[in-house]
Amino acid sequence: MGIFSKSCEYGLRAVVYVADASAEGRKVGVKEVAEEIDSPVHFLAKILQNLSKQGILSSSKGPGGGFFIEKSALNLSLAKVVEAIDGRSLFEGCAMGLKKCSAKKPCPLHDDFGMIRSKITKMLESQTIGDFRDNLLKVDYFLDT
Amino acid sequence: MGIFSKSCEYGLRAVVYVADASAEGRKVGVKEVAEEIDSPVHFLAKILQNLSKQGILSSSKGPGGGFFIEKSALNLSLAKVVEAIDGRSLFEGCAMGLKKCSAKKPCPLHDDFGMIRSKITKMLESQTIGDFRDNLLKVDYFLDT
DNA sequence: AAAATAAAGGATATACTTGTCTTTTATTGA
DNA sequence: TCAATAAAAGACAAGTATATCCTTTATTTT
Ligand code: FES
Ligand code: FES
Repeated sequence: MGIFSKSCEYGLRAVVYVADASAEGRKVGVKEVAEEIDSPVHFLAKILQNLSKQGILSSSKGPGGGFFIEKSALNLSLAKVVEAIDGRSLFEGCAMGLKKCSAKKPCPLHDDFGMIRSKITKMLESQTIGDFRDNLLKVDYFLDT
Repeated sequence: MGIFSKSCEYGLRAVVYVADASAEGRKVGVKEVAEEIDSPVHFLAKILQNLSKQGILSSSKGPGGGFFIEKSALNLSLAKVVEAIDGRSLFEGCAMGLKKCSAKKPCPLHDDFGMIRSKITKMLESQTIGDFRDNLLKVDYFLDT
């Protein structure tokens, strides 16, 4: 597995896609999102429901309904998205699996890994969902394949 | 989960421990290693067997036997250990789960993540098992708790 | 009110990871 | 040769992540 779980990979891709649709004033259904980001429909549904429950995405039922993102939520960082799905282990856990990462009882990778972890954290915390979506406009990024 | 699988966390901890024992000319049994690095015995056995098969650790059966590491293997990088257990996905995979990470069809995290991935790679490739073990002598590192 | 739409929720299935247990094989030493 | 030791190998169990399906609830449109 990569650095994120599969759920989280789908979640991040979906958030960008929904944000992009919302910028055009469009609500999107699970099916459409799943097709566009190439993910299993029902599995993605759970993920989107979770993100809604956690206030990152919004949704409305019924005809014309679907998922969208509030203006205010565009200011949420990608870290919030990751945390909502994968929890905080990526930001806090020990690289070598010690129960707790600490400078008092460091594992042999602690120093090296500390820098890497802070870069990961920075990448995710310094970038908002809005920024993320804006980038789509500048360069051609891909969410499927 | 953290950046490595549980198997890999155990594997890295075990490799340091075995290397340390080997430096003292001692072969160690699975049971001892498992206790010292706080891991499930039988599960660790599989991991050590795998590392042996891949030529990273060595082993001998029978009384006085156990796991040890050849001088030459001390020059192997930590990346080799990780690769032997978790494969190359950490070094090659796309952060957002696209089938292939490439600059031609980049995901929105491609640029940021590229730097992080190369730092991870560097951390693991620039450090040999021998270096890793030597560090143990300088500072007090922990492999359990 | 009825029909259609779409998310929410729950139950279940599949796959993979992690963990345990037992048997077999090789080696050593008595 | 026999007993003891320790890794190797294989079968199995539990746990978690991933994936699918079906029913319920809320909303809109007719
Ligand atoms: S103790 Fe292992 S990364 Fe901090
Ligand atoms: S394409 Fe996603 S990290 Fe390179």
